[in-house]
Amino acid sequence: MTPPAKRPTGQDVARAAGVSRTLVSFVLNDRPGVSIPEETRRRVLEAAKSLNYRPHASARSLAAGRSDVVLLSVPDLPLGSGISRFIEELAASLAASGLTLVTHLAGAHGRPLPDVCASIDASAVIGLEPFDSDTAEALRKAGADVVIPSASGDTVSPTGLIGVLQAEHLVRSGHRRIGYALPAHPRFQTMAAERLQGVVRVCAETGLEPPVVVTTNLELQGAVSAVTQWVERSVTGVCAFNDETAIAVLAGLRQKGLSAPTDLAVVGADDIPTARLAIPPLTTVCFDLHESGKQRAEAVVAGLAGREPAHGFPPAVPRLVQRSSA
Amino acid sequence: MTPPAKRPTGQDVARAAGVSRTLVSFVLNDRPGVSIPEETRRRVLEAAKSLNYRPHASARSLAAGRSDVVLLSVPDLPLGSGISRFIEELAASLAASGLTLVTHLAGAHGRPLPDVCASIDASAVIGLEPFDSDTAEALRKAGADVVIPSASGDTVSPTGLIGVLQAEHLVRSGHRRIGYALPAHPRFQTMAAERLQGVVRVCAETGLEPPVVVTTNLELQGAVSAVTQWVERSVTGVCAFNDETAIAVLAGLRQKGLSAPTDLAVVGADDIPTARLAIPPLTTVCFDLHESGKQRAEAVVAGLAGREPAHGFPPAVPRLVQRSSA
DNA sequence: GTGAAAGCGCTAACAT
DNA sequence: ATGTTAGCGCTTTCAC
Repeated sequence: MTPPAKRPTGQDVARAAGVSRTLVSFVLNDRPGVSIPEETRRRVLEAAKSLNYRPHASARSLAAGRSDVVLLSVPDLPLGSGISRFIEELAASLAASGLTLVTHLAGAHGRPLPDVCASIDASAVIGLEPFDSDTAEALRKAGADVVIPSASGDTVSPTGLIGVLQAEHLVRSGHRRIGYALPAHPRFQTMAAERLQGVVRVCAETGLEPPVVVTTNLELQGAVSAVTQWVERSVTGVCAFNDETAIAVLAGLRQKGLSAPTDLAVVGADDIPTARLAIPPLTTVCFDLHESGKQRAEAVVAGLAGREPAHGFPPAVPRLVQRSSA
Repeated sequence: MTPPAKRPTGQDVARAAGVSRTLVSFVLNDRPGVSIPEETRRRVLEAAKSLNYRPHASARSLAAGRSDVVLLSVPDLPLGSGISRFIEELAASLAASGLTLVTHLAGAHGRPLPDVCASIDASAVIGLEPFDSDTAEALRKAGADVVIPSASGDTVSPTGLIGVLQAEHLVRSGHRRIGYALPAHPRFQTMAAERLQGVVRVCAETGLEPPVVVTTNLELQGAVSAVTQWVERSVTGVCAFNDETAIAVLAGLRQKGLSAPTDLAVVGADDIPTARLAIPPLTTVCFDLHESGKQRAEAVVAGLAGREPAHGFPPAVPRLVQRSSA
């Protein structure tokens, strides 16, 4: 049984390098405004790596009054492939500024975001879309110095914009009777309601009747029955909550011997990898997130530095990926 | 400009409750072995919540010598839907023990896992599959008290088992010439190599020639050309890296006027939601992760408590979901 | 049962 | 330019 093998401390490094504890701190943090003899500097660096020294994060943040942890809150799946790239870019940009990104899947059973934020002592929290002011407030109280994006006063949320684009495309293509495919899984209800809202809005503004909403699961039978309902009610174009749901609708159509976009046009959302492989290739709407990773990171860094950049980056805006299903 | 509004400290609570700082700590931590007058206890709790007190995580871990943060490392997407449930369960179980779960997407550009571990001062790190001993070692040095799963001496990794099951199914169905569909995206190379390894192994053990490996992207053209190659080399069954790749192969088949499983049987992996909606419905192999969330959580709690449970839970084992594509 | 006091490892004023 | 000193907020012996 070897003794717990304590981790080396800054003190150990100082001792090994024959300098004071402070010097170690200065050297390791590249403290601006102090010039340290190259020789000394080298010795410290060497000692540090030979001891495999790692500053103790908790001690560091306690003393500095701020951690270098950034928390990203992502909604409970499914993560479109775009999100992946977004996270990668975000993590990289943040890392370049010495910040560490970790993510929290906002599952139903998980602890509330502010709790997590406090538990890991995050100094910034990033969300995919604006936090409402209550949440933002709670996060601040939980210790987050910067919360992004903070609530915007827009009538339609970025999420709702998805529905708007879907519906607009259908309307533009001449459809006058719109359907909406709601997913059966309870996990998606909140987000689905928001996307649907965008569709409802477009219908209203265009003078169309509200969309014919039908709930469908990811099984062939469910999809078939959904399609049947739309057809009976003379719907000619449907917006699906997401690509998976859209693919189910496509499968239902096919099963009934019908086909898109002739018998029923369908537009999905998220542009998952298999969307283009659907039969026919799925028209979809999605966010171009990978561009905004860097922007968000910069906003965080700026915010942490005191410069208020809360509105430094343009809001995420979805775009249409037109293929042959609609 | 309101003053920074410092967060209330334990001292503040003590003052408000008219007790000593120590008491606050005892009450809030339910310190075992000390009985505190109900009255005092109540006052402390009340003061705490009225001040909206949250213990400072960093200070806490510094003093306690251990944080309550658990880091989950997940490979860089795509997260099958099973992973989602797994994470949820894991987070919930951990939370029940006062532990907080955050996840790290092991993207190419992100910082190495040990760095992240050290930066957030995690006291445990969980992976979906065993860490090799070097990584485990690095994680320990980075401050992780428990690392799960730690390397097992198995010849075939759980990931490799995916390939094994795919190949075994094909062989069992009478196929003698196996193909393998490798994804084009560089991000998947490592994992793909491991899965492929399982297939290679089965072929060897069964006395078959090694699988005909073809790389394909998620575009129709790429898939068509891949299918062409397999057919030319008289492959009758192919294992795809994952369901997305498999769906591409299915699309390629269809485009060439062929169909599964008659002309070519294909089996995917991960059981993504749309697998069953593929044409024909995709046979696939996947892990039943949702069962092991609790197990893993328990192992962590036990490990943190000193009881060595490193081998407390059964290794993850994949299972076959048979549908009509193979 | 309660409170005083000593650090945990680090950063940042301050003094030299 | 370098070293000394005082905490950051909390846990935890140890006296009372």
